[in-house]
Amino acid sequence: MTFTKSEKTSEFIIKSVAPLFNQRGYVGTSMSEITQATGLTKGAIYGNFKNKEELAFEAFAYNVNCVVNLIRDAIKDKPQGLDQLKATVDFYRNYEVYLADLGGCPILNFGVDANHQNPVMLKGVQEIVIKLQGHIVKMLEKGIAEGTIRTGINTAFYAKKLYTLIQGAVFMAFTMEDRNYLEIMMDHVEKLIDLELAV
Amino acid sequence: MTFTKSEKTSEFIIKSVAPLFNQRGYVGTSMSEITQATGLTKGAIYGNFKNKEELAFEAFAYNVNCVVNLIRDAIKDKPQGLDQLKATVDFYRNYEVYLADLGGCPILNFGVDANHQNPVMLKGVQEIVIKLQGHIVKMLEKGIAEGTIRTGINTAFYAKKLYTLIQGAVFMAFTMEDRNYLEIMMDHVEKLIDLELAV
DNA sequence: AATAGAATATACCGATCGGTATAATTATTT
DNA sequence: AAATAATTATACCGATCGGTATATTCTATT
Repeated sequence: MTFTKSEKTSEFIIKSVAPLFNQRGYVGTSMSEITQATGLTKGAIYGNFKNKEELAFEAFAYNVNCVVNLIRDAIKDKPQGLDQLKATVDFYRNYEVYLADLGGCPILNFGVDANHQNPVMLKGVQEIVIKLQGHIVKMLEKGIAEGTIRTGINTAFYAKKLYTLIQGAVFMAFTMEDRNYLEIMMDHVEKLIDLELAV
Repeated sequence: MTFTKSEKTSEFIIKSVAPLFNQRGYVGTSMSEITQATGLTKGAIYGNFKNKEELAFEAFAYNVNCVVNLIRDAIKDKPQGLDQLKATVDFYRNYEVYLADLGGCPILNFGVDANHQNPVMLKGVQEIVIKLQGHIVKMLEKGIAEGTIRTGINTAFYAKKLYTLIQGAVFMAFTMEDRNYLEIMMDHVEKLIDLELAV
């Protein structure tokens, strides 16, 4: 086998605790909850991870990876940049359904949780956001190259804008427990794409 | 005097711990931190508040009240509904400056902190959001009555939309530590007002 | 100034926190 | 199968958690 026992156990632990950290935050997630969620003991946990903080970091990375994979899956059949962008936006219409078992959006949850608390974790969240905005930039550039998106637009500017529109909807939908916010804002974003970005 | 000693002490405690709960969250704020921040002992704290949860509730209310007062102050010289709306939007351009000592946006922080953790607190946040969106509705209706805002628009719909646009910018600005998100989005909102709402 | 009542400080409670040393167990190698 | 290494379980550590009972101090009324 290509995976050692330890590697498999580590992955199992991460997968088990990822929703915990996402929902309850760093201080809100205790080691006893972690042992309970995994069915393992402290010995097993600390045998595979240095401490609680490393566990939280890995949990965040796992959660983000889930989101990225979902988006990748949503755009996999779209060869064109513009269609990829639209598919991404459309994906967020059901964001709360996709992330129900994870317990919400990790960027939102870890971002707010880390702010004023854990600068290193906050930097980690910021890096992920930069990366996700980079994905939007790439889609825009792809669309420009394909002639479906206007030339001369500020791609970094629109990536920031689009991502902020989306995350605002995500926050509101989860906080208000009302998916209508996602619908409203994704309609808004699609209109923006058609009016300002599409050729 | 119109205020009892107890009332003044309670207010002092709330004012002192409001930034703590806002920044560190509920579980992240300990009673020892509270005694330290106030310079009082547990006896004084528990003599004025039932428990930590009541303290957190009052802290949230206090923080929200600060935000509401700031907005009220920002629009106090604007008699017209449309101008009030624009002044509100403009206020958010410097939101991070205004809320620096509070430690960020209470709706954002308490909303995320309470989600999946404290349903009662979450309901409290939701009620505040409803109320704030109600303020936007009133401004819109005022503008309509004054003939500066289009008739026939769905005020509740636009209140949701505008509030989501704003909160998205707030989340991004605080998480990314980049006030440019506020500028970008408030520009966006102003354009939306001019194009879709103003007569 | 004496006294009653309100407000605060002190000292403590059991429970739980994150973390660790070591023993027991399970896998792997010889 | 025996020996060795890797992994997990158990038992425990000091520190801190939210909360409380009681003693002390302060404030106001008489």
